[in-house]
Amino acid sequence: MTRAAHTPFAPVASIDEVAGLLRRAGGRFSAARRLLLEALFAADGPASAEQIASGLGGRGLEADLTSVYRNLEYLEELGVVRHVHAGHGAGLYALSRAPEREYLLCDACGTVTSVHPERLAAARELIQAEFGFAARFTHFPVSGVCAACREPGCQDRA
Amino acid sequence: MTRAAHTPFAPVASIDEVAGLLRRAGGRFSAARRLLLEALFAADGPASAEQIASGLGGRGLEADLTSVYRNLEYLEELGVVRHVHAGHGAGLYALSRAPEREYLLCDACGTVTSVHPERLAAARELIQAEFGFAARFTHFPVSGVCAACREPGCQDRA
DNA sequence: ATACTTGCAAATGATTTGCCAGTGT
DNA sequence: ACACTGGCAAATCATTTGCAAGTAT
Repeated sequence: MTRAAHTPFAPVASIDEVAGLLRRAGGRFSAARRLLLEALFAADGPASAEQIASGLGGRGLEADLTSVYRNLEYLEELGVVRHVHAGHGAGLYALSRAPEREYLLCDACGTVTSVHPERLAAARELIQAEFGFAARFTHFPVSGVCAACREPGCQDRA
Repeated sequence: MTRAAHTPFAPVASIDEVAGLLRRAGGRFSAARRLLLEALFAADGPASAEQIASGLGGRGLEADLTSVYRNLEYLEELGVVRHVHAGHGAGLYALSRAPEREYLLCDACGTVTSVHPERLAAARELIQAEFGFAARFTHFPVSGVCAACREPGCQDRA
């Protein structure tokens, strides 16, 4: 998960598409990678390497954590995968989708909400105007407290 | 650095003030703590535990890293210290100041800019209106690319 | 056949914990 | 005196690296 920004961006719609990309890049479409991709396609959103490794709730044979990390890194280099940092916890990985999603992370309940970038455009522009700073909430989310947790008597997590 | 939010907030102006707080809380004003506080007061902004431990550039006798972490945690519980997460790297610690500062972190050069919360108020309100989400950039900064790094041929860090 | 991959053990980096000796009040 | 601290070794957590054995093309 070392690098962050300047990675190509290649949203894909199917596993076969990734298989093609992989081979064109001189890589192999191994069983471990098919499993990883099935897990990512099955997940409806960002998941940790650990969750992915343990078959993502499905009864699939789990893969080795090390390989999962290595493959996520490789797929990220190809632009097929992206990761977000969920506060303190482990990083979360998801398939690239166009447009690239941005995230809100609730400090109180730990929930990560993925949002369409247009909905943050105005805020991003305000920050750009005020600081000349191009904010992106794709890799590190907007941190704060979500609507549910602002309500009285909500002491969830963190 | 475990906990994040619901910590008291007690900005202080001098080491003696902290000494008072410490004793009133049933703690001791030890030599190690005086050193730590001198380092924090000397630093003009957020610094890592490691930097603080090694006397912060000064030729002061460095303290044990473990103790530095323990004392930073304790001072944070008292509200005297706060920490921010600087992307991938180590956490950064600073004395509490009123109003509580918010931060911008440049993905490209790693620079952490501390800003007066008013300058982010409009953006925060926009996010509140759009998502009912109360954004705070005190503990996790706004992430993106700073003005300097947007200029051509700027390949700094990360 | 060969380069790319895997799984397992061991290394990292940041931070925390256990423990016992040391010290502020 | 006694409870609170300090230092040092060892543990954690998420992630990475080294390597020898396995496999896709």
